[in-house]
Amino acid sequence: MGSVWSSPERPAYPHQALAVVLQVRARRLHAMLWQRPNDPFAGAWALPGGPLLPEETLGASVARQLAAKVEVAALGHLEQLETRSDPDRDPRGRTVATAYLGLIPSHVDPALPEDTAWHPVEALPATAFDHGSIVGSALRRLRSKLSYTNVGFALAPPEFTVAELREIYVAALGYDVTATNLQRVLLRRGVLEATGEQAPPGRSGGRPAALYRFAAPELEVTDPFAVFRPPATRPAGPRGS
Amino acid sequence: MGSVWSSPERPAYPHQALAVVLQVRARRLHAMLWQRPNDPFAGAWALPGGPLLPEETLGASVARQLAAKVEVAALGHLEQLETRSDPDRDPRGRTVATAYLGLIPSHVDPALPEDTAWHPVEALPATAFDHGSIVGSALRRLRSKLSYTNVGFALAPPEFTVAELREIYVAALGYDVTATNLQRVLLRRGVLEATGEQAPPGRSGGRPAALYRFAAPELEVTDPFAVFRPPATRPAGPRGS
DNA sequence: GTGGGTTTCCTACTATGAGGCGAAAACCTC
DNA sequence: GAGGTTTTCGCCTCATAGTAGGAAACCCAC
Repeated sequence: MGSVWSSPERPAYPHQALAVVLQVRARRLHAMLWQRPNDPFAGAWALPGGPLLPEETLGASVARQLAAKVEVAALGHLEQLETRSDPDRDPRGRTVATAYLGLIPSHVDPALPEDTAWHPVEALPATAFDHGSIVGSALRRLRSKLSYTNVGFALAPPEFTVAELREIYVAALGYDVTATNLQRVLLRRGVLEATGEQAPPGRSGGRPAALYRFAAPELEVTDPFAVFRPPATRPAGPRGS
Repeated sequence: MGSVWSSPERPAYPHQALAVVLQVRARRLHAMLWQRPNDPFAGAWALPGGPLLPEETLGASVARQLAAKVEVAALGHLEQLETRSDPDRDPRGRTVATAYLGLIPSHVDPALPEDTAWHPVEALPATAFDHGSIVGSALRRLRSKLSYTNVGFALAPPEFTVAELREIYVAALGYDVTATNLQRVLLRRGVLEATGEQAPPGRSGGRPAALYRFAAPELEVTDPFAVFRPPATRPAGPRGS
């Protein structure tokens, strides 16, 4: 591989796959980072990731790198985010990095290596390379998608009460939402469905909450934008006739 | 560069920057493709692009490659789309490609090289590599963004009538929209503003149309999703108190 | 040149759906 | 029964969409 292909006219670059893994923990959105022991950026916190190997796709590469940190089965969702190519992004030499967004449901607490820890996204420690701004991109992506897709399933446990789901959305979005509206909107869209069961009354002595689940365990675009839609697709026909 | 960095543990790959350049021409959305003279995929049509050079970012690389095809000044918008990394995407050897989405306003007709031509997106010829599906990704991206941003400015001339803008939106979206709604929605959002001038009466003997322009010549997210928004951001407070 | 017809555009009215908010009802624990 | 929590319901407002009427300019016939 690469005799003709990696000629001087075809310069090649080390490529790494990075992952911004997010999870709601204790009512706050956290990102998974590991602390670099060596220069450059010794002591700073970096995104998990590593080199793209010759036979794997970027998606497979991220999954493989993440497997070294957490059980991949814990991942509820993984999607490509963006590719960074600034020649100076790594002081040791040029690299290209493709970042992914990974989400972990709130009910799992995967074991992490010694050097790896969760950090609240609104109070990140000093970050290495351009990883801080990559986390920012991931946040914007997640927050947008929470509104027009069902990504929530990747942050929530398989079954939950509306109050629990609200906590997850509040933490992920960074601002307050009412449980009433959240429930009604997600139900009307068909994103959420009642299981028929009730939550164990336990915690705080109130009316037992009903349990819900996400209708589809895969990413779906709910109804991206109700704008400029043809009447056939959008049943919002004003006139009956 | 790259002695330690491109060790066997740090495999390197040729990286190319591709561009899906779209323009509305004769009421239809077209993509700019060039016909490959040699194998692989001789005769098939491919996206413009080329190798990432050692000192440039991917964004600069796309702009440079496109400069060989069209005047870069013609580009109304350019944004990163996605990165393809399938090891088999190029039969000659592994490459990684980052695709960009470029938009050209409908009023310019840049000169193209001999091997390059515009093709309607709904009837693409045989495409090389994975370029066909990349065009599909670009289409989805454009169509989404037309609804919740002001990208339209990158497809429209600096001044236009509502009827002209409607033609552009219909072509780009692929379905019919009414001029009345388009005008009302874009005006309310503040995306569009009247110039105060009138279009030359010319074409077909009717009342001369008013001219409009996009308020901001840069990409802005209009109001992505009116969902789960805090009342402060979204002035849609029902209760007056 | 004037008047009618035509074409196009603009504006107003109306209908429907969707989200935000508040309060009452239902229910459990203590 | 008191207190707390969850659920459900109704009202309000806003945004989008359809339709119709009127206004403005062009073309053609007389």
